[in-house]
Amino acid sequence: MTGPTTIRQSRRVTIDRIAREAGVSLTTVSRALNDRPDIHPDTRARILAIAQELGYTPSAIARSLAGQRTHTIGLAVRTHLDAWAAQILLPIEEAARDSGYEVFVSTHHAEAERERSVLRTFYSRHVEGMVVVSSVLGEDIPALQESMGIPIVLISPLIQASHRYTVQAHDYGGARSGTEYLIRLGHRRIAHIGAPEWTAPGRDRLQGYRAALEAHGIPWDPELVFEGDAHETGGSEGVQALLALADAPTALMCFNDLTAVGVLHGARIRGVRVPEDLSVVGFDDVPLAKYLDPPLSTIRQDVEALGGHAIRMLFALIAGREPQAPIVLDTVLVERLSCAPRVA
Amino acid sequence: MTGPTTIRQSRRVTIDRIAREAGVSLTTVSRALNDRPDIHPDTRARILAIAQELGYTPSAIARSLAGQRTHTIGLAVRTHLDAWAAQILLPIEEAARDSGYEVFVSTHHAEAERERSVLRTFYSRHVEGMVVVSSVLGEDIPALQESMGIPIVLISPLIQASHRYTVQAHDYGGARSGTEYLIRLGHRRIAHIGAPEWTAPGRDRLQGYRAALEAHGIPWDPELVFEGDAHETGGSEGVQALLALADAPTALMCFNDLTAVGVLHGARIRGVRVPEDLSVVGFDDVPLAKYLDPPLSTIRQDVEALGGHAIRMLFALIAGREPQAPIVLDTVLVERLSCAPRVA
DNA sequence: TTGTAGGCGTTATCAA
DNA sequence: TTGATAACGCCTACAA
Repeated sequence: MTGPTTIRQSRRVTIDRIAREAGVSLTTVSRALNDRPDIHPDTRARILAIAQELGYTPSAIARSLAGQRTHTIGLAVRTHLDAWAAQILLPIEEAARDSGYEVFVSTHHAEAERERSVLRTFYSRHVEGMVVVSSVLGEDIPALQESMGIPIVLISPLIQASHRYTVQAHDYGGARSGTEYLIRLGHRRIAHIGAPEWTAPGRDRLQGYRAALEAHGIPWDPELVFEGDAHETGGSEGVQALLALADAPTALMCFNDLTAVGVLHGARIRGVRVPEDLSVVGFDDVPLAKYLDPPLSTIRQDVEALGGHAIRMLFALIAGREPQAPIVLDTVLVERLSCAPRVA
Repeated sequence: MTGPTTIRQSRRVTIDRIAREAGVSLTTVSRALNDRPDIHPDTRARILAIAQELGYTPSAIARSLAGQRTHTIGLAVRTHLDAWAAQILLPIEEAARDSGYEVFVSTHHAEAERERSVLRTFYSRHVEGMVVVSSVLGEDIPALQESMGIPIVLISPLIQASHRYTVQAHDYGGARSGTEYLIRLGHRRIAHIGAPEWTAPGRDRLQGYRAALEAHGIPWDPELVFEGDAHETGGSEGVQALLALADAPTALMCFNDLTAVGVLHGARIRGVRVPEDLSVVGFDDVPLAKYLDPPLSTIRQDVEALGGHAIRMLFALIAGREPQAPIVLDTVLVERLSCAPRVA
């Protein structure tokens, strides 16, 4: 254990220190450091050696101010609490880092004022672009992008925004295919535990569910739709309410995997077996889905691709290119063991 | 859908634009904006109004360069893939934001070179402090802190470091109390699925497990220790190997909850019931633990407190105060349904 | 191939 | 109470 260290802000090594040591001008040092062609190899080598020896680290701050480019982007997410949200950071950060960008991360908690303030802060930091996951600013986004003159890419906005630069999964299609899977298994009493009605994904997935029923001539029964919270709690409460129905469902299309986790839990509490008595389909395919009991059949959303497309889109915009946009990624049904044919 | 927008980098509004509009000097504008006392209230009001109207947003970059303070910190984590890692971001970001700080987030993937490079990048960005979660730089940390002159706070380092500013859970104590709980339930054949041996938490928890056995006169059997990977895979493989033993264990202390998830899965595959045939204790108490089947008994680690202490420690250091350090947080046993008394 | 000078947007230090 | 003027550390013309 070291004793109470006093961390003293040792003076940074700057280029003019190097210039003095090397007996050249600032410009020359700058040239060497950014390996420009117009400098004598020997001079460069000498300067580099000195810089190395002095432990010089360029000041990104000063560079940003002078060069007008900060090589930073801002990433606003709703929260870090669930697996889906957490996973999205990875591809974005990796890509950013590979391109020499650093990323500011902030949370907006699905509150408009908070999100606005986060974006404003990013702007004050001169980020070159922003990615907002689960944005709640809706139509304000295009205007903000316009007024700040900085590209904004949205991933799965919570509030529908006619913003061009958006990347999202095919919510409607995914929920529809999940529901159709249950129909193929012979189920007719199929329930849905959704996300709050004010969220776009919540509505879209609900629509997908309804469309599947309609397409197969199954009457729509509002009793079978429960508004959850996209978390375990909603799933657990929802399934218990649905199971208490006179004509209880035999299958369940969940808003997401977290909801499904709650459903499995709630079903267990009521002594209902999955999949024997109740078939369950999730949405997302979070890493844990395959380890649940039973392993969860779900609609996979490729989070890595989501993030990858978003960051590529952003970098295209930063480079002044017009990317293909918007992007809607298809989902895929992953069959595991939480669904069974309906027993007549 | 808006048409192909050309995002043009609209010129930023700067203070000298405001100065011109207001017919005052730069200095005066600066004073108004930072509401200093030495300015006439009317002047201030007028300037503020103009700034507002022009949509002025201060340039944090320029401020940083001039004022020597960037109000940023760097946060390096191993990855965002698991719940534990993801959760740690929240308290840190919240606290930072509340103090007017912005945070750079990067991943180091438990690779020393990568971590070093991340910290170096933070340094080049002039962060005022850094938090490293699951650091693998060990003894290099104090030296780095010294040479950069910037405080570094470690959370649960993977490699043991005699760094003063460290916050971690009581790994040894937690694993020991979990194991003792199993002993109290009457178990004698208690296995352990640990993390890789090169990690400090892995070794500490293993020690805790061994200490519990010793204290209760239970002979130590190397056969009962399996080196996992702190993930589901390790748990699943581990439990299957352990269950195949001639004298199989009746209880299992896991390195963490993810491992336990794999254990539950593996046990199911082998048709072994939890807790009837096998008692399982996890570590961490991730949000999902209570929703597992059976709900997982585990050693809770207060992640929020971990992050909270770390960020407070960092801000104290930034403010030039010497914080109480290091900090080791006690864990608490959470009894749920994955453990049962041993049946003779 | 190298150096000089000006500027990036603010804050800080003096004077006035 | 206000205003010049010099940093902050670096980059980019433009000259030499």
